[in-house]
Parts: sequence; C-alpha cells; structure tokens
Amino acid sequence: MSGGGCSIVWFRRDLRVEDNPALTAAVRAGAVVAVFIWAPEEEGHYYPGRVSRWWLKQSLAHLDSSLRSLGTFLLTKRSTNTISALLDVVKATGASQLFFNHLYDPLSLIRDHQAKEVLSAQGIGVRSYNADLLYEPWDVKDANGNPFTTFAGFWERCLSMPCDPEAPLLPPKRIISGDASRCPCDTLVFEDESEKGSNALLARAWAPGWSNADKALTTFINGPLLEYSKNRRKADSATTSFLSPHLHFGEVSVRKVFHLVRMKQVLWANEGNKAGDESVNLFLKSIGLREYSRYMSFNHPYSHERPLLGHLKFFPWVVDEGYFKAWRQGRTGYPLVDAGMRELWATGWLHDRIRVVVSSFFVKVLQLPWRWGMKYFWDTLLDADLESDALGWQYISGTLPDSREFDRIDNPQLEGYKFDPNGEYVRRWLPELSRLPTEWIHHPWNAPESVLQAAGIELGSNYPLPIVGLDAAKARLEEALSEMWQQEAASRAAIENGTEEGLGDSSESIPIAFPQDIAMEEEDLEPARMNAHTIRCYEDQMVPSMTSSVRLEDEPSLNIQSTAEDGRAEVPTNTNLPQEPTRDAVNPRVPPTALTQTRRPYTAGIALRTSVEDSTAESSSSSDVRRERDGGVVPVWSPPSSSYTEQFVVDENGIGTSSSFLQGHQQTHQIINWRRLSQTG
DNA sequence: GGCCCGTTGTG
DNA sequence: ACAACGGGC
Repeated sequence: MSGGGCSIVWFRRDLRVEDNPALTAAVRAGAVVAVFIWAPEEEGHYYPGRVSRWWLKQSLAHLDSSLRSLGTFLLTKRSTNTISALLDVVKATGASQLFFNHLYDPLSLIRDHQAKEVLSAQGIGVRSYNADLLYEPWDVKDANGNPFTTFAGFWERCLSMPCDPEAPLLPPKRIISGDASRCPCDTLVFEDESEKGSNALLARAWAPGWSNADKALTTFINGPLLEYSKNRRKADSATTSFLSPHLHFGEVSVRKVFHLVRMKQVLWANEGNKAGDESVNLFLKSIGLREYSRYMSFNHPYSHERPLLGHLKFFPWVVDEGYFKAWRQGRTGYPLVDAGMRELWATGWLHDRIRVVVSSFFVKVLQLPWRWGMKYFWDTLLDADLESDALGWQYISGTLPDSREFDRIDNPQLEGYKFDPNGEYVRRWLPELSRLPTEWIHHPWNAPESVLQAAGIELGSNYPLPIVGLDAAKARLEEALSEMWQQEAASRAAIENGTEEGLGDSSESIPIAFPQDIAMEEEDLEPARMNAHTIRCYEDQMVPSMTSSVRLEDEPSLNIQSTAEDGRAEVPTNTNLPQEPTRDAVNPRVPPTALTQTRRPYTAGIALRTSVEDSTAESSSSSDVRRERDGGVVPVWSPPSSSYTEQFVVDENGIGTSSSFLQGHQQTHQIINWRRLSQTG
C-alpha cells in the first residue's frame, strides 16, 4: 500500500507522539517525514496571540526532540499557503502518503478537505484520523438521527455510546526517517524582540510539550481531582487541571484523559467516595464541553461569529470605546471583574469561573458586542481556542438553546464574596485595594470615607467608581432586550409576508467594526505598587482599541441565495486577508479596502467594507453611548446561506429546529464526511 | 416538622 | 423558566 515512497505526517494541533493515530499509522506504513507548516496568515483575524504563539513554539521544540529520540525530526515550513507547502514537501520527499488528524474549526474543515482533494489528485494516498475527540461529531446523534442542540443531551449520549472511546495508542518505539534532505527546514518565528521579555516570564509557570502535559495530567488526577467539586467555587486557579493549553495543542489525548479519570472514578466509587465520584463527573463535564464545542463548530460552522439563535443579531449593542478599554484594563470599578482582567492581562490565564464573571459583565452590564470580548480572549489567553471560546461566549450571550438567561445580571459584588470570600484574589491583582478590609473589598463604593482613607484609596482617582451602576445596567438591558424582540418580530413578520427578505438583516444592521489594535498608552497604567516586572508586562500586553470609521459588513443578503445554490462558497478560507506581521500580532488589522466576494470555490467570502456610516449613532440616556446592531467583529465569511436563519430559529415550541447547516448543503456536507474518505485501519 | 419565600444554579 | 436549597417562621 505504501507504494514505495515515504509517508508524511502532518502535525497541527496534535503535538504528541503518544496516542497519535496519524503518526502510528504512518510509522506502520514505513519511513516517515513529520512536518509542521506555519501559515498564520490563513487564520485571518484569528492569528494567534502572543502567549499562544509562545506556547506553540515551545511545544514544537519539545515534539522535535521527541521525534529525534525516535529516529527522525520535525520538518518545519513557513508558508502563506498550507496546501501548496504540503505539495512541495510531498514532491521534495517523494512521499506517497499523507497522514493527519482531524480538526473541527471551520477553516480547517475546508482546508483539510482541500488537502485531500489536491493531494489525491496527485496520486497521493491521504488518510486522516480522530485524535482530538472521544467521538466524531457525526457519530453522536439523537434518537431521530439529528444532531443534538443542547449540551446535556449530547453529553448523556456520549457517556452511553455503544462503544467506549478508543483506547489510547502507545508512542512508536522507533521511527524510520524518510529522506527530507531535499527539503530544508524553515526557521519559524513566533515572537519578536518586544515580546521576548514577557514571554520569558511564562516559562516559569508553564511547561509546554506532550510529556509535560502527561505530567500535568498525572499530577491533577492524583491531587486536585478529588476536590475538584469542592474547589470549583474558588477564584484561584490552583485547583484546576491546567490542561487546557495542553489540550488545545493536542499535547495530551483527550481519550487518555478520559480513560485515566474514569479509572479513578471506578476506584472511588468502589470505596464509596461520593465527593470523588462527583468531582470526576464535574471534571468530565468540562471535557464534555470541549467536545461539544467541536461538535457545534462542525454542525454550525459559523458559531464563532454568528449567534446561533438568530434573535441576538437584533440586540442593540453599546458601542463605547471607553467601556471596552476600561474592561480590558481592569478599571471597571468592580473589584472581582478588574482583578480577573488584570490577571488575564498579566498572565494569559484565568480560572473558568472568572472567565464567566468577566464575560458576563462584558455582555450584560456593559452590553458591548460579544465578539469583541471573544476576540480579546483569543488574543490574550494562553489556551485560546476558537471552538471553546465561541461556545463560551454564546453561552454567556444567551444565544444557545441552553444558554444562561440573558436578562439576569450577575452581581460582581455577590460573586466576589462567593468566589473570593477573603478578598485574597482581588488583593493579589489589584494592589491599590490591598489595604481595604474584606468587608468592603468587593464593594469599595460603599465603604465609609474613613476606611477608604486608611486604605489609601481615593475612589475615582486611584481606583475607579463603578463604570455602570447595576440598576442602570439592568434598566438599560431590559430596554435593549425589548427592542431586540421587537425588531426580531418585525423581521419575522416581514419574512413571512414575503414583503422583504431579511428586514433588519443587512439593511438595518450596521455591524460594528472590530477594534483595531494599538498599544496601551503609558498614562493608562496603574503605576502604584507595581514593580518593574509587572510594569513590563503591562507594556508588552498590547490591547486593541477602537476606531469607529472602519466597519465590517455582512454580505448583502442577495448573495445568500445564489451561493447557496452552488453550495460551495459558504465556507471560506481567509487567504486574502492581508496580515500584517504586527509587532505584537494581538490584533490583525482590518484591511482598509473592501473585499467583495469572489465566486471561486473556497475563496474568502469576506465582505469588508470601509464606510464612514455614522448615522445610526444615537445618544442614550446614560451617556453618549452609541448602540448598534450586530457586533460585526469578525470578518464575515460568505453568507451562511438562507437556511442559516432557519436552522436555529426558535419555532413555536421554543425548540430550535436542529437541521444542520451542513445537511442543507450536500456538497459541503460531503466535504466533512471524513468517514467515506478514510478510516483508521 | 412542615411551609413559605428568596436565592442559586442551570452548559 | 424551573427545580433544588436553605433560612426563617
């Protein structure tokens, strides 16, 4: 079968040698060339952030040294076009087969399919495998054979599938190296000079690489796992598994995690250890959410940029540069929120609990467009993960059938006493509040003047007053929601009458540009009690800020019909996006020129429009804040077809029709039907 | 001990 | 929206 030539193993986010089905299969087939292709421009707006690139760099070095000890090495290529880079490698090595493991983000779904087509056409055997999930998304269906639309059902099904998840594979004992002598390595640059200082700090806290991931897993299972349930309320992340960045880059197999944790559960169950049993269930649930994020991405490839329940596109977001900046800088006046944002800023890490706190505050109190928040997370999190983050933000934003209720505002003061009862977390990250007694630590605005004075706090000066009052936020939210439902109803009525397609869809919605990045200005820093170290971090952590003149706009809905017909253009690659090699690369810039949709298959259907459309600016009662519909943060890919709206629109029963976006599009659906293309074996 | 009601947790 | 929980009566 190997037909003479060697095999290419194409590494992506499966940077491990253990339980790596593609690697194992390739090794079985004979000589192997392992390759990693760095083509971040293809990711468009989702160019990885600084800390994420730092991790990747370390992880690749680790993988390379593992491969070397097994008899080969990691061939690295720098490219702006993954497919052609793959082709080059195939030609230079005389390979006859390509092996890789599946990914489920929308870009990869298309790119990987394209790789199969192109390489197969060249006579190369292409095989792909599941290495990232317990079960492939297309294998998990409800009783009617439809994809689940809520997590609980999905996870229940996963836990009761007829076959257990595959047992993890051992690492190969030895790898016969293919001949890559005519294919030199490119040096991959993941950080620039300005980033090195901050990145150096990361190495103190984190050890990327598959064998370190394995250690982290063992440490967690033998330690914090037992009390996972008890500790889940703490703001402190000391008791979390710390596995998320490892999992993101595939340094540890989720199936291995699952099996080891399950074994522990059986053990504890036999001992009658209730707490341990519950802890395992809870931990597995978070593994399940990760699975579910891939599941959603597969079934709804637009979920990272479009609300799954259509009504949210009518929500009048508050467009306020100041709010956004205050949130990023941790200067909202709510200590728990601010502490979280400072921690994120300084370390790239946040306990899941606190992620919920800050994102919920972002969406419900500040009412900023959720995709801005998601993008900021993407840029700053060490474990930035498109699918997981999209799921998280949609959950917070109330756009999943099983979301949090949008109209319930979480109270950061109460959450503060719940997650950080002694104020230790706040004091660690907000040095300016460190002398405030616990009684007031989560609501300094109520503290008596004498107390504030004794603590050296002058509200509005060295620590802000609440940027928005909770009562005001609540009133504003109710107003906005009722406006949203009104618009939604009007739009629906218009559609039903056939009077107009998508009223309020493209005609009324002026998507909000994703903010451009600029460096944090010096005077914004909080100099008090910061040592040189910390200040350095602050300087290095670039944050976006907004311009209102550049806007992204949805594709005109006219295009929807026609593209749905040929069924191909709806899933894009972003190769056309000019990607500046920015200093910090925190935020790719919005290109200044309009790109209109091309009809080439698989080509970016990104409609970017520069407009100086400012006319919808309204002043609201509270401040001179603008509201606009649809947070047009992200490059809007070619339209998700008319059926997009149908797919999740709530019917009379309040249940979203679960018909998959992909089902309506045979060709696309085929694209992703990996099973017919290859299977492990 | 039951019952009412506000709070909390829901993925 | 709804169920489970808990404090007060």
